[in-house]
Order: sequence, then C-alpha cells, then structure tokens
Amino acid sequence: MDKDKIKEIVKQKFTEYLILKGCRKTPERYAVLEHVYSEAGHFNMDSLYESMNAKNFRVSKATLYNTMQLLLDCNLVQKHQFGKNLSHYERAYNNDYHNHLICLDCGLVEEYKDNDLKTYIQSKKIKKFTPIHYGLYIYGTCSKCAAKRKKRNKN
Amino acid sequence: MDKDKIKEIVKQKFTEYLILKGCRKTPERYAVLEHVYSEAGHFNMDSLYESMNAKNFRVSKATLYNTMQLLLDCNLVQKHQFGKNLSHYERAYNNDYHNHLICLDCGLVEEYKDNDLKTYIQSKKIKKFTPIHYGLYIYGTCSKCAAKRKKRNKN
DNA sequence: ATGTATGCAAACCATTTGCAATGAC
DNA sequence: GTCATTGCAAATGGTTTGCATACAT
Repeated sequence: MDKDKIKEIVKQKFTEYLILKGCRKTPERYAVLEHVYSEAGHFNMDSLYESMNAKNFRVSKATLYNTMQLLLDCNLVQKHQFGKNLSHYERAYNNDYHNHLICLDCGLVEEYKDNDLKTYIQSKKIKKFTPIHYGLYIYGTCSKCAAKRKKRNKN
Repeated sequence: MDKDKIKEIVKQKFTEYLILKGCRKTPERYAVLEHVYSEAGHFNMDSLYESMNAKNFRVSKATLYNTMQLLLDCNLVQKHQFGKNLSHYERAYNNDYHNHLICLDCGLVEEYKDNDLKTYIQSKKIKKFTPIHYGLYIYGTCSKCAAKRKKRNKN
C-alpha cells in the first residue's frame, strides 16, 4: 500500500482513539505518529528524537514517551525488548508480520518472515486470554559472531 | 527427572564452563546456581536476592548479576523481558519449553505450552544464523483485565 | 604469591514524575 | 476560562562499574 495512504489511515485511527479517550489532538502527537510511520524499521526513543530534531520538529522526551504509550495502547506501534534495557519500537499498522533474530554477541536484530508460523499462531485459541499481538524472538549468533565465538573458545 | 539429579547435572555443566573459560569456582557462583534451580518458575534479581537471604546465603547484587551473566552464557538460564525494564529469568536446563502470555494491563505472566509449535520452530533452518534459544511472547489481556477494559471504554 | 572475584557504594542511563507554563477545547 | 498537555529538570530504579579487600588457584 502507498505510504501516504497508510499515514492517512493511521492518523484517522489515532484521531478516533484520542476522541474515544477524551484526549486532546495536539500537533505534537500527530508529529510523533507521522515520524513513527516514516521510520523504515525499528527505532528507539533516542533515534526517533534525533530524527524528529533533524526534521526540525522538536518534542521533549517526556512527550515522546507519553505519545508512544498512547500509540501502543491503540496498537499503532509495537514495542520490543531484545535483552537490553533499551526498548525498540516499530509501526504496527500494515507492517508485514515478522519475527526477530537477535545476535547475542553483537546485538544485531534481523527480521525473519515466516507466514506459515504466522498463520499457525494466529489460528490458536487460548482460553481465558485475548491476544492482541505477539512476538517471536530467536536468540543466537549471526554468522560473523559465530566465527568470532569459535575462535575465542579456543583460547 | 529428579530435582537433585538435575542440580547435579547443571552443577557439572557449570563447572565445565568455568574451567573452559578459566573462571574460578567460587562458593557464591554455585550458591546462585543452586538457588536458581530451586526456583519454581520465573524470578527476578530482587526475588532471587531475597530468597537467597532468606536461606541465609548472602551474596551482593553485583555478584548476582555477574553470575547470572555466566549462567546465561552457558545456557543454564534464560532471560525474559516482558515489556517492563525489569528482567525476568528462569532455569533453562530440563525446563519444559513454554511460551508466555503477558497481560498488558496487570502484567500477569502465564506459561503456555505448545509442543507442536516447539517442534515446528526447532525444525526451521535459518541461513546465516545459529539459533540458541527462542521466546514466543503473546501480549493481550487476561480475563479479569478484559472485563475491566470493557467497562473503562464505556466511560 | 598472583590475580580473579567479591561487596560496597557510586555511577549510569532509559524511563518516569512533578510542576509551572502553554494551548486545545 | 478551564484543565489536559507540554517542556524542563529532577527523581527513580534496575543494572553496571570502580575499587579496596578477600580468597581460589
């Protein structure tokens, strides 16, 4: 789908959510949404803050966190934690579902698509629990670090 | 398998790892391993610290973190982060594989077994990546919070 | 004897919070 | 005009680090 079309739709969804919750429709909130949906893949608060600054839209970290919580609540953003205490985020609407491969040594995160798995997980019915989203994280070593590890273990 | 038998084996594995890495076999390290394998399910650093204190084995937080890193490195412990900046851990050896259901509202974490999924994921070959372990986290609302949410959204 | 591991306290750093000023309604 | 939201700076809290002491080798 067209990127502008997607932005249009998520803006609409966000507006509905803000109205539902009785929250104000501030320019800061829409700017954050706009920038989040301009990011190609994962980002963290610092990188988002920097990229918004670079595009001359200055919001405080406090507002960034506040707005991100709203976006998480209305499922327009998904949050990830890959083992470190730095949260990663990515847009959730119209973002092809993918799992994550995380290198335990260098921290590299790769996306890994598996539609069979997606279908399987989504077909599952879990009693007494209403799933909203999920994440599959596969931890291991990327090819580069696997080589380094081998070498290191010889010492 | 018998709990004492498991402790015996992991102790053995830990010893091998410490020797491989040229690390010292200190009583603190074995005490941490022992306590970790006495925990029924998930725990965090604070709860482990408390439970070790309660059993009159006092280790510093620094040593706890240091030792946990070693146990992670040799795959005797698995680390989880359920969306908050508090890491959870659980023993990894002979611990039936299970996925996690996390309630976004109250933070409750439930285990959820699915052996078909386990088999499926483990059969996957991923190029240029060597998997060591993985985690499937399903976020949503538990039955209690789903009810509360419904009510809240009416306001 | 040597140098790694420990305990303590301080430092770190992502995230949260308190509060005065701003601005959406 | 009212009160939610913002920006700033300070606080929080899990984790990490520096360093003197203890102890495994």
